[in-house]
Amino acid sequence: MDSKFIPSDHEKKIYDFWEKKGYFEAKIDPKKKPFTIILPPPNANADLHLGHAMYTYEDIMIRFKKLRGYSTFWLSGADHAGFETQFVFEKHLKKQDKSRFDYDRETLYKMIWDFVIKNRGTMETQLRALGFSLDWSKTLFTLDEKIVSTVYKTFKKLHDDGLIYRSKRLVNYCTFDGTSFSDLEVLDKEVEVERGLFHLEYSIKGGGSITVATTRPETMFGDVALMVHPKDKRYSSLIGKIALIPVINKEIPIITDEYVDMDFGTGAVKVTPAHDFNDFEIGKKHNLPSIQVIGFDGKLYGTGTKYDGMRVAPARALLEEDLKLEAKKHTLVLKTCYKCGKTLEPLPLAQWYVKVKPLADNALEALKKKETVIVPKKFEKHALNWLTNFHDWNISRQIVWGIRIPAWKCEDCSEWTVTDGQAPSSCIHCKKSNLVQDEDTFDTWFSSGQWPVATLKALGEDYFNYFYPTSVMETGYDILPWWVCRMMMLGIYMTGETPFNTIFLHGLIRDSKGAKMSKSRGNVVNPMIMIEKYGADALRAALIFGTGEGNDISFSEDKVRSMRNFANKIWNMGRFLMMTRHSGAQAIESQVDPIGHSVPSRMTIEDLEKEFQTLKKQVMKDMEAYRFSSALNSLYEFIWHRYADFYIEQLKVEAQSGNITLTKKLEEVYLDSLVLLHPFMPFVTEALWNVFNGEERSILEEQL
RNA sequence: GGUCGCUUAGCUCAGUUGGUUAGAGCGCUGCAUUGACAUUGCAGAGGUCACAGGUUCGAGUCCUGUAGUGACCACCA
Repeated sequence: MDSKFIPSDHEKKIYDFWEKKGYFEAKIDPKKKPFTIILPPPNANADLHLGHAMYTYEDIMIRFKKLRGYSTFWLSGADHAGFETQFVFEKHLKKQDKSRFDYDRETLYKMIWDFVIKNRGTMETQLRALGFSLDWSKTLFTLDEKIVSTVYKTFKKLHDDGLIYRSKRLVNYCTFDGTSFSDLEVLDKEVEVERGLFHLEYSIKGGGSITVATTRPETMFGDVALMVHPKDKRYSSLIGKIALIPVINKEIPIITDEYVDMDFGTGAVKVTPAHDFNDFEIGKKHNLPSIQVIGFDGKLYGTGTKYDGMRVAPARALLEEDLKLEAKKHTLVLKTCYKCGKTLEPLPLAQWYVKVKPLADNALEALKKKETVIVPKKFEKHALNWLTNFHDWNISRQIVWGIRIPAWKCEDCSEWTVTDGQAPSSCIHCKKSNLVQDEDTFDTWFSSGQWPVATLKALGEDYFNYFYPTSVMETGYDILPWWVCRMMMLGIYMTGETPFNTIFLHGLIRDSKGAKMSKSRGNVVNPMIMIEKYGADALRAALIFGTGEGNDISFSEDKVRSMRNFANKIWNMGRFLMMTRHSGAQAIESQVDPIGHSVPSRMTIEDLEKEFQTLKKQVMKDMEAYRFSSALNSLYEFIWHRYADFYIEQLKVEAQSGNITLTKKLEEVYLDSLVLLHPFMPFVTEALWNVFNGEERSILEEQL
């Protein structure tokens, strides 16, 4: 044995051995209880980041349950990550001076497909490097035929049940990336704009004028009314009169609504239903038309002025100059694209929506009935809050990288025909066959929201029946609304049963000072570098040790180093025991009498055994209650500070002098501790298991 | 404006249902080195558990309030 544990000498070899032996392959075994976790599928073409290493929690649970005799299944997969991936690919195209508009839909799709396949392997290699006991024999991809087929069927079923509708309303649209987003994908950026709030003067037909405050004078071409508070005395004489839009002199009415805040700006507001969410609602309420003057390319059109063809920002600047607008400093919250960071434009667009309420109500009921339990408990309130406040869900995306929506529009009667994937031969409304498929694809979360059901179904009904509902859904709390809640809603809708019995949420990783990790801060840590330097066990243990479940984690290399030291300590304890075997044997040969030492040592070794039993009880209790940090802490404390520092020091001389019974018992407790520790630090424990029990044996065959 | 958190040793954090002298890792101080391990061992310093009230035989833990701090949601003409 080396005097140091060198992870790289063991990790790859051990993992290959595990895989070769098929330890991670799920088996349907009616004699055993199933324990299932579905890995949140990482983006197929991206490298792993430290956040992914948090799935260590899942590996801990799977390995623990395997040792407890369950038939475990940790299902691996990869996500096509629709918009994310297309965005990366478009950047890649841009480097070659190309854009997505240079290719037709099919070519572009094929190109992205090849791009993803080419990059896919790295992510899987990295998950292996972390030691994850995933079943690679059943890996699925979100665009696999069987998955897609399930997604189609769900869409069709939702549509037939009246839970899907098509509606033209305002969406958050990125005119640079050319797609809309759901509410959840929009970033709010608070900015203070030096010249943010403009005073815009509208003349009144028949004399006089009224000044409104607006941040967006360029949308005035789409104005359909001006609006004041009904109780605002300043304007009472103007109510019902006609105002004229500057430049184009178009006539619009002055109306009243209590929505107006008399104290803000001038107390008078312009109403532009096509380009503002609130105005859209006001427009509906007052039966006003909606006039779109900004296109999906972010340029003005249809105003009949020189501003046509200009992008929004320059048009605003030019208007400010032309009309000599008075402007004030103003703080506003801009809705920006979470990818490119540019300002989103509210634009009217027809999209498919999911009627969320009935689905959310079922999920709420499952939570209330404890069919699904959330750990830590504090997140239950979050989930309840989300599920009661979800808006209807826009699932249309204007990108090609994804599952194309199986809906065809009739060129003759303009009605839609929805199928479960097959192109219909004729319109179900007018029976004519002039049909065109919707260009849009599904929001990635619409398909990944069906992941637990779709994957197990894809493996076959027998797998589904045995492993569904899954045992634990483990993921970061940040995607509770995006993903977890939606899996519950869709999973229950598809099967009548909640997709998982427990939701376990982990915190986000921050740097050693508690700041968010981001590329721009330059504090991002690559998990693979940590593994190279300290070993996978050290990284895994560092993420669990001394952290409250569900709390954010301050990551520091110091902690990884100290866990590396722990792995090394355990290794050297094993080395000591092996050496003791030999020195003990030699002592007997040289006829040193071991019996003289046996009485006091037997007392101490029994204390150790007793202490271990207490520890084991505690650890088992913690593991079942999802207190992994506490379990690891107890193990660390026992192994290092009790077993090594205290008992070995006490019994050292005697063991070496040839007390075989003592040596054996020391080994037993040691090996039992390794089994308990194995879920946390699989490599070093397995390496030691091989030292004591032979290369062909695995700690994974033990029972707890 | 709403919701959920957080405030414990120099730093980063644990502390399960309230129960003896409040813990860990790192850091710090002193000592120890051919003996399993210096990626080590032994000894030690360091905390009025944010503050103020309350409940209790007993509060870091429960309740109320105050201050600071963070995340998310909504609104913002």
